Amino acid sequence: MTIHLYNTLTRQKEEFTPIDPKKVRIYICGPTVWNYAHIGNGRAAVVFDLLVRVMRHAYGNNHVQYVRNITDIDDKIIDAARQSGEKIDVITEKYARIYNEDMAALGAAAPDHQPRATEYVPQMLKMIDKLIKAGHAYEAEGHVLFNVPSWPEYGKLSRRNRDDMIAGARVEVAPYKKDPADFVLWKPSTPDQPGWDSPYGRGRPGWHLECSAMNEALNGNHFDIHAGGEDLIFPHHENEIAQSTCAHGGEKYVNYWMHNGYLMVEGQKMSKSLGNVVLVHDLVGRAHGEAIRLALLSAHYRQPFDWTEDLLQQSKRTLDRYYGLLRDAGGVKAAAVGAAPSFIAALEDDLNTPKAFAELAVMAKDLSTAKTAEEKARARGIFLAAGKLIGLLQQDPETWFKGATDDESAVIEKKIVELQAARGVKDYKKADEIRDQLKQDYAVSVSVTAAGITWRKES
RNA sequence: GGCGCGGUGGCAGAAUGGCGAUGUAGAGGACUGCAAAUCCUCGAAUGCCGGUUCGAUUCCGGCCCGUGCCUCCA
Repeated sequence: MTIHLYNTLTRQKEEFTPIDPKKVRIYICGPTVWNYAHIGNGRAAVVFDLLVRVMRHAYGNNHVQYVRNITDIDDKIIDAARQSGEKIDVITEKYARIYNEDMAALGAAAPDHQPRATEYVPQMLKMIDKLIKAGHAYEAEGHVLFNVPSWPEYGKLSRRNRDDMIAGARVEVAPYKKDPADFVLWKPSTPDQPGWDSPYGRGRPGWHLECSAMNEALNGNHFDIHAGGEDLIFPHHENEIAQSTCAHGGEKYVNYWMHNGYLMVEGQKMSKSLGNVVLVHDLVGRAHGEAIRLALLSAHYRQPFDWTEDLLQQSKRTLDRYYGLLRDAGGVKAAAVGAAPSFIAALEDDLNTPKAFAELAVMAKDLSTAKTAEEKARARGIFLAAGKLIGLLQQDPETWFKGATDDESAVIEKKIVELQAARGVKDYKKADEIRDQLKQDYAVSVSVTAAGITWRKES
């Protein structure tokens, strides 16, 4: 059991060594809840859900602490509230709930802790105070800013230096900044904006500070893994490192930084202006969550990849095939065995999901070609154990195929009996009629197998 | 302009200093009343130009193409 992870900090794959194997601590940057999550958010959630599964498999369910936050104070939320006329907490509550539901539909388990930024304002203020006292932050015109030149190590994660950043800056530098690279820890709120009283006047926290404060509270000063989308490398995570390290007297903040790659949609960048933003909420309404999950994991998490309708359909067909195998072997109980070592090894090698799926395909072949009951039971057990680790194939195959209401199912089953009878007397004309009818009326396709007749809902 | 990532069969997508997985699509066959599913067999790929090397898809340099970040977007 050796897990290797690609660490953005060192830009290489490293062997994972936990600080405390009895409590591996992982923090994922969660959503800002002002809108529905898109498929890119879904990718991050699914990928790092898998990371947590792999860690739990290696260190034990109770020895991994998984924290995924909710950002519920942000200027985008304020704008959304202004536009819709809804209250801020109504908006954040609504989208936080939908986010959790949608991610659950993708098989992304709920974190152990889901802290909200607004619950940690006192901790943030305490951290600001520490940073000011340590000479790393200063107050200016109601703002508190982190002074980047006060910490020489700044820029290590994103590998950029101050001069480059200033040279490439597209945004005008605020006049109250001591240094152009300084960033906001606290900013003033107007009376109509949400705010908290503070020694610097009524205001609200800057974006990066919440994660620092919540991690300090839940994961401690120094923890194992911090993960998020690659766009967060700069400035979010860079600034977070600076704040936390400086607030903790130079103590190392995080050992492993992990970032997932971006995705595109049908060959194009996903953007509001192109109108091609794919929302997870819409997808789970019309596709199996498992198929979406499989599609999201079909490419390695650090690779950029293209989200397409074709990919989703192909993923669905793959699961149809796998659930079909499980259904065909339905009479055989799964043997109590673990997932194949090669499968585990693939996932433990920086979450190499394409490799893992290649191994899964081999296991599927073993299952479909197993001869004896004993072989079948073993193959089924291995196959299901792999599915469990990666978060797939745990449903009853009948449920997977027959996504129909009970009433509908009863009618369909009745037709199936008629079909069977017609076939029994070799009345194939009638049999085909019934089959066509089922297809037309219920989108049901019928298969005749040695074991009997099965049907599935096409979707 | 600065920093970064990627270009592998029709498509998706791993790996590797020397036999280039897997899935899907395609061809042929078995099975089947017909289908579907499944099984067996097969063809098919490393962007371009140099360099290092006995040998490069892999390492190095250049080019082309795509894509991302550069103060609050996963």
